[in-house]
Amino acid sequence: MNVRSLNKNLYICQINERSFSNGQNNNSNIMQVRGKVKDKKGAILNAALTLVTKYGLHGISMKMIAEEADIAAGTIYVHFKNKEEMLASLFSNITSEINLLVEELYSPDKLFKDNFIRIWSEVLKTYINDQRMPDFINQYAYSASDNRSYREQLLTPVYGLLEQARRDGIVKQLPLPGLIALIHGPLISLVRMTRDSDVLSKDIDVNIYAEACWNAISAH
Amino acid sequence: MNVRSLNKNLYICQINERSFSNGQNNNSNIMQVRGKVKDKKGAILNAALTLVTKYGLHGISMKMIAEEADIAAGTIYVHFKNKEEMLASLFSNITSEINLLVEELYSPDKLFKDNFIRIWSEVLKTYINDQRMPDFINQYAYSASDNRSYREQLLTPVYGLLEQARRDGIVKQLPLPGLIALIHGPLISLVRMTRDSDVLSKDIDVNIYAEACWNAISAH
Amino acid sequence: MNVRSLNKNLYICQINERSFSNGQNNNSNIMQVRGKVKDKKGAILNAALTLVTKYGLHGISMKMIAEEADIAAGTIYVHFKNKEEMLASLFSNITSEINLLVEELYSPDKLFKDNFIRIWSEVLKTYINDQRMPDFINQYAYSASDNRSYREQLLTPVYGLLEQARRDGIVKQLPLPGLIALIHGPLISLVRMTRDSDVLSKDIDVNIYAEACWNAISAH
Amino acid sequence: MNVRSLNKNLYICQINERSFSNGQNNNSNIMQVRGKVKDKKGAILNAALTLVTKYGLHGISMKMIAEEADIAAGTIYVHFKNKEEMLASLFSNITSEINLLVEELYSPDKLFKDNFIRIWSEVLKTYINDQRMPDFINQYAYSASDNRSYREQLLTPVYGLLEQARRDGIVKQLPLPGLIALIHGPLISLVRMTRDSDVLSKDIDVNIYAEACWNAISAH
DNA sequence: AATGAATGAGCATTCATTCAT
DNA sequence: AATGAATGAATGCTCATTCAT
Repeated sequence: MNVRSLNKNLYICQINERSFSNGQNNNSNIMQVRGKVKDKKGAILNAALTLVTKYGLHGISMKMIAEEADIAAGTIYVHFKNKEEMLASLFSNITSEINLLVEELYSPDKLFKDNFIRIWSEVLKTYINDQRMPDFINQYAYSASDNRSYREQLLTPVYGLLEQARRDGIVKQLPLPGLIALIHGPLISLVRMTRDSDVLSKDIDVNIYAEACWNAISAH
Repeated sequence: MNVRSLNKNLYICQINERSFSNGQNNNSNIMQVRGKVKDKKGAILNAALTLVTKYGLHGISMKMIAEEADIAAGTIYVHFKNKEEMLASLFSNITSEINLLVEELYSPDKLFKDNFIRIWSEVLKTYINDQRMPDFINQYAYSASDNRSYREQLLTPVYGLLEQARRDGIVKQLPLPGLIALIHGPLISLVRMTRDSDVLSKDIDVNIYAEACWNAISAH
Repeated sequence: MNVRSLNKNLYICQINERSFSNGQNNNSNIMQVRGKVKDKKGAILNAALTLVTKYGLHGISMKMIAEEADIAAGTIYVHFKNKEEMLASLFSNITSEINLLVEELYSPDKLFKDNFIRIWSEVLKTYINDQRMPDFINQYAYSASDNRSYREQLLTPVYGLLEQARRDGIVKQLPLPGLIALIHGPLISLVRMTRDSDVLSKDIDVNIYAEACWNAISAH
Repeated sequence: MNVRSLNKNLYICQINERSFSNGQNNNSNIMQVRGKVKDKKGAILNAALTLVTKYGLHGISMKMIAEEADIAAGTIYVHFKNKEEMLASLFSNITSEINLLVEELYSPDKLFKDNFIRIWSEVLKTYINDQRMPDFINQYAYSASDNRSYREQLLTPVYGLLEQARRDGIVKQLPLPGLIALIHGPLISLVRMTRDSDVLSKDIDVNIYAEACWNAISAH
């Protein structure tokens, strides 16, 4: 599966049901065949994602989400047990999305460095394409001190790849979380920076930052 | 100024008034000369910092802060206009602290790389020593989309240093925010990682990560 | 009509339609002739009765009742106009049941005292046999101050019997409601007490309490 | 202490602080010396008692209570942890009141029967004087199936007296809860009856009912 | 008749803030 | 300066009821 086809599957529900549409295209009509199906669950998650980005995790209420999703407040509780589980579900969808992207981009028959550059670049592009994603990830995963398990959901497949590379002496002999920090930290920061200034405009720039991160973890 | 002398200046208020004591040493006696003065303002900020780390920015109330600081709820409003300004004041204190550290550690007569390694390492050590600092920075600066001005308070003095280095061809020809992302992103990520696992234990490790970040931004 | 035959008529609807089955025998088959008809109305009332006993009148929702009755929430509104009327219907069924019992047990050719002892004892046994009945009666009839009409539905046939006995000088010259209080008050209290402790275990005990109540109202 | 002085102490708080005024006299000025003290806690309990009687335990909301007590909704939570504890506190106050009355009226040097008649009559008068009391007791103690401990708070001192009388062969050899049922059941029922009809009008009537109850439990 | 998603008013409770003391 | 009782708007959530299927 290539990157282009991924866009079609952005934010796939765990049961393969589209839950919320891309930020740029809120009126997805995939679920509205015959003008009947209204994807309320997707609308709720999409509204929550938009509002968390705008007002922060502690700045949104269930009423705000309902209004943004254009449904009644009580409807959220038809689809989710409570606010906490709704946000957990949203986080889960986003991390699944990223993890899926990583898995699909990895080519076992290519050099690790080439894989790294490609995956890192595509994740960055995905983040920049819908900045609500990294924004939500950052706020949710670190909103309280006991969210470690949520943090670990993200980039799980990357752990395996990095471990092999370290064993092969390709990357520095550092603990995996340390290597992840050198990779994912700049990723999140760069997305934030793009909101404030104009750091990345052309595709070529992405590769420069990917190379920079590679320099950080490379054994040589 | 060396690192030791820094401890005396930890958390200095912008108007040079000590607002809250070091995490390890909550009973700072500087404001308690003559055994009379109780630093209520500092106690409030210190309590807020502790609780935000513990329960998240959206998990604390003014009452909780008052209880943690062992004062009455109304007293907070004697010292701060409202919750928002109290948190802004806290953020300001912390960023001032970090910026001051950077300025004091910079030696114009040393190599830029040596300055970088030293400053980056000491900032990381400071963050790890009182993790409430990076924790609060992260939660506060990105809690809503309009906190850009707060984000820019942090690392202001670094901009000047980086700009010179870029002009000298020492670091990559990238926009300053991009370079900052490659430097500060891993910093924040590493601190977070240390809470979950045991990434950094010895001083020597810090230098490895500092070198890794240097590799990321270095022109060569 | 004797007690045994009563079981067949437990919880008869006022329009002579079985609404809910006996607590001990939830799968009454009377309404299920030809294996087709499912007594949803009876299942709803039976579920409501069980849940009111368990969680109190203010502790149950229509959804809980639907779940207990194993039907959809909306189905309740097929059979009842709203919650209020459903509960009124339940109360009506129960009082009809008790009133029917009283009427059937009365033998005009026996001594009033003997009739009293027998009827009082059988009502008590009926209450103890399915404590949900007195429990619901008590909670429903006194849940608000304007339920007087509901209260008066209960023991209506007893009024006639007592009036005659008073005229005959057999019982004390007190207002009928006063005599009812001396009779039905201990009845309800005893049922409650049996839930907390082990007041009544053998049949012989019932007669002792019946005699005690007779002593309370007897003219001598 | 005689009955008259009791009226002054109706609904005494456990810490001897008047919490709510008599139903007939809602504007007690005892706590409003110097026009300063506003007994908000008492006003809340008084409002709750009135409304439970009027609309039933499940018919009142915290907002209704606040409005009846003429305070803000949030104020209730200044004085009580939550609704449950507020109601428990109200029940506790009322049962304390009744238990205190029983203890004060008992004269060890009089015949048990005389004590019984007097105490029973005075409790009935107290109930009739403020019918909100028995109304609330009845609704609260049996609102759910796990309120046994609350039920046992009521009439605790009566248990001791009855036990002695039974040992002396003065009353029937029945379990104490059974004797209580024969005594307290009619009490509650009579109060209810007085609301619907005109059962008791003169003081002399009370004694007739007291004698009737005595006949129910008397050994002879 | 039966369903269950959807509704929105209403609920208990929390909370930032005020103000009389 | 410090207090903490009081406030009332706002919150997360529940629930009786409706209605398209």
